[in-house]
Amino acid sequence: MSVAEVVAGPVVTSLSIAEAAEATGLTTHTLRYYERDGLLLDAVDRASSGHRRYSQDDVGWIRMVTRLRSTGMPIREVRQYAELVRAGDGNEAERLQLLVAHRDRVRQQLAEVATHLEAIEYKIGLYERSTCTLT
Amino acid sequence: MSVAEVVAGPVVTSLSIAEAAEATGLTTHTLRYYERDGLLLDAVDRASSGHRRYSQDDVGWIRMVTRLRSTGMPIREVRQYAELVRAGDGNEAERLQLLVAHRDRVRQQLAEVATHLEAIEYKIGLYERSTCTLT
DNA sequence: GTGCGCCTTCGAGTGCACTCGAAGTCAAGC
DNA sequence: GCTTGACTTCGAGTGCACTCGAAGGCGCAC
Repeated sequence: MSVAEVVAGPVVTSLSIAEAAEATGLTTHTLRYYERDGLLLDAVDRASSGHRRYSQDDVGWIRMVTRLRSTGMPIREVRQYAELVRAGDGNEAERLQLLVAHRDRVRQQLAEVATHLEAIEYKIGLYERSTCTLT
Repeated sequence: MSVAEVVAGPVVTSLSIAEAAEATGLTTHTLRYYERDGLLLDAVDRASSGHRRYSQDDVGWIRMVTRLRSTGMPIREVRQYAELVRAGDGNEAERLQLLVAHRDRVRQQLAEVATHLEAIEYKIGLYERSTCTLT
């Protein structure tokens, strides 16, 4: 933070890589990795020192990326989506298509996991009963 | 299948590795890999030719393994569980503990994915509305 | 008896997503 | 002026779970 920021508060809140990591739950290593792999919308701004400064928009986008990632979207596909957004207006239908396809996959996978979970819970039920009768 | 099996039907239904793969949805490569990695309860029986013959119990266990795997249990932990079952009676409490821990992880992860999915669906809603107004 | 196809073992290769280490730079505090 | 610590780049390493390929064996159909 600059002296001006300390005195008057930040004009626009921007974050160091460590703060961005804190804010997004990623590591600094992963943040740099995402950037060089083209998952972010633009190269992150730099301070005069060359250090990255993450804007609120950057953080918002990274949160979207983590949502896509933690629902199982491959890096490659997140990059495609980022490329569409980067290309600007006019490809909303494509973006929509990509997200809808992902949504459908996630829903299906969620249902499958739920089914498997039920079977596991049934098994747990068996063990609980047998453990009861044993003790 | 032997001549006797063709004539009189199989005495005990046992499957070749290809049939077991078909029955479990795994590849023959993966079935061998699971066996050498200690995920199965015992070494699978062999025909006189040396070919593997999977019993119904084998297939049942492999189905359990795939349930655990596809809910995200690491190979290492499936192996631990298999070791407990292999050790025989007396460790049911441990098995139960392992399954319950897994169940809780799965439940939590399911809830997280559901939350992320909602956020993605919200985003889809935005795109759908903007695409409507555009066309 | 010969070709076919399925089986065997072994070890190496692949793809994904990080994850880490080394070597160097820069601003601030003592 | 010197240390400290957070940052930089680059490339290599890791862990996981398969996945594949090569080389060879067995038994059945023709």
